[in-house]
Amino acid sequence: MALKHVILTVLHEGPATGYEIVKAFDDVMGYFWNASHQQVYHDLGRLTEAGLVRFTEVSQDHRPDKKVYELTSEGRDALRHWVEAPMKPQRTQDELLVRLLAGERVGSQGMEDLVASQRTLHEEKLRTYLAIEAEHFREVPLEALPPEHRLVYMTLRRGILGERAWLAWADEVEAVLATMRE
Amino acid sequence: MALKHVILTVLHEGPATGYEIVKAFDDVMGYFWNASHQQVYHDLGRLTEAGLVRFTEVSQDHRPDKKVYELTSEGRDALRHWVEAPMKPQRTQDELLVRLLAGERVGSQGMEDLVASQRTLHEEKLRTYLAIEAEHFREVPLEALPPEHRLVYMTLRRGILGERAWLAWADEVEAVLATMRE
DNA sequence: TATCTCATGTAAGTGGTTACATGATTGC
DNA sequence: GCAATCATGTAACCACTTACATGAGATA
Repeated sequence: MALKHVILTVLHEGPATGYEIVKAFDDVMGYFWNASHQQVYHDLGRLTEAGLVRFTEVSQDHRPDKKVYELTSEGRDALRHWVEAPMKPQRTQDELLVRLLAGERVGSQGMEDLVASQRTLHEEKLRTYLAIEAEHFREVPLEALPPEHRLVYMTLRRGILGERAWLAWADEVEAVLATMRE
Repeated sequence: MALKHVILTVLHEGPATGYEIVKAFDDVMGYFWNASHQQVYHDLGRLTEAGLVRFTEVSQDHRPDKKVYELTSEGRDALRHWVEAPMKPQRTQDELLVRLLAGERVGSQGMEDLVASQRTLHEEKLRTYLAIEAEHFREVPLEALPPEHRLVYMTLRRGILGERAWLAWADEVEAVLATMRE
């Protein structure tokens, strides 16, 4: 249900093509949402059917034709209602934890490697986020940031705090795995 | 793909009914995995077809009949291979962050309430986890814990560290929302 | 008398991934 | 000449949710 609303949120900023929305997932939204281009195009189709967005086809020279989507007033209303609606509990499914338990039970020897490889990924993410923070959000106090950037910054902070917590946990796990090695 | 492996992991401990596996999600695995009973029964069917588990029907007095599932040796092998297989990136989809951005854009007045209600949920979770930790895992040093409980404890620690990070982030968000109120 | 526990499922639908498909233009 | 960017989609499949369905026994 949520991807549709993510798309509506992007389009609330202004008209965009499916291609541009997909890019937004790789750029700004990458650290709290991801979606394949297929799913985005699919949902744009559903949203159009539902009358929440509309598009105008634009033919271009030297480039494929494109469809520029924009919110309808129904889409704007739908987004407004969704924001205020009660949130149902997110599901938690952490595959690494399952692997650790399973690995212990089957007597796997590769659990240190498994954790180490995940650690690398999380360290990279954290480094990226900190670089973005240093470049775009180093203003202190917060009031120095333009209001419309403050919550965007908070989504980045979520990533930073989340990754730090993960890494602190990984330290504990590595210590535990060391006690079990002997 | 992963729920099947979670089920195999549970069954590696010993035979169980679908009902008991579902209960395990409410108890021990609740803080890092959840699944509906329908999905569990469905996947037990698929796993049986695939020859990774088998069941024996047990008829009971004063109780419905039940199917007691156990791992086959193929199932044991499949679990062993899965543990060592490379992990593909998990998807990140944080609905609350989308709501905050959307709420800002549509000019919603209810964002403090939204964050507050989520905070309550996370505080409750943290309290539960800390209670479990105090009751079952207070042994220090870690070597005092039986080896087979140490990684189980680490799954709990993941929950604790994750919830604390979430709450620290919520503090920041509330401060930001306060700057935007004026 | 009402709710909880035990115990298992079907059917319909939502949300998402993976593989496949096309094809011109721009930059190294 | 080769990869990346721009730009859109279909088809098959996988994972999961929600609603519906049944029914006995134990507990308050």
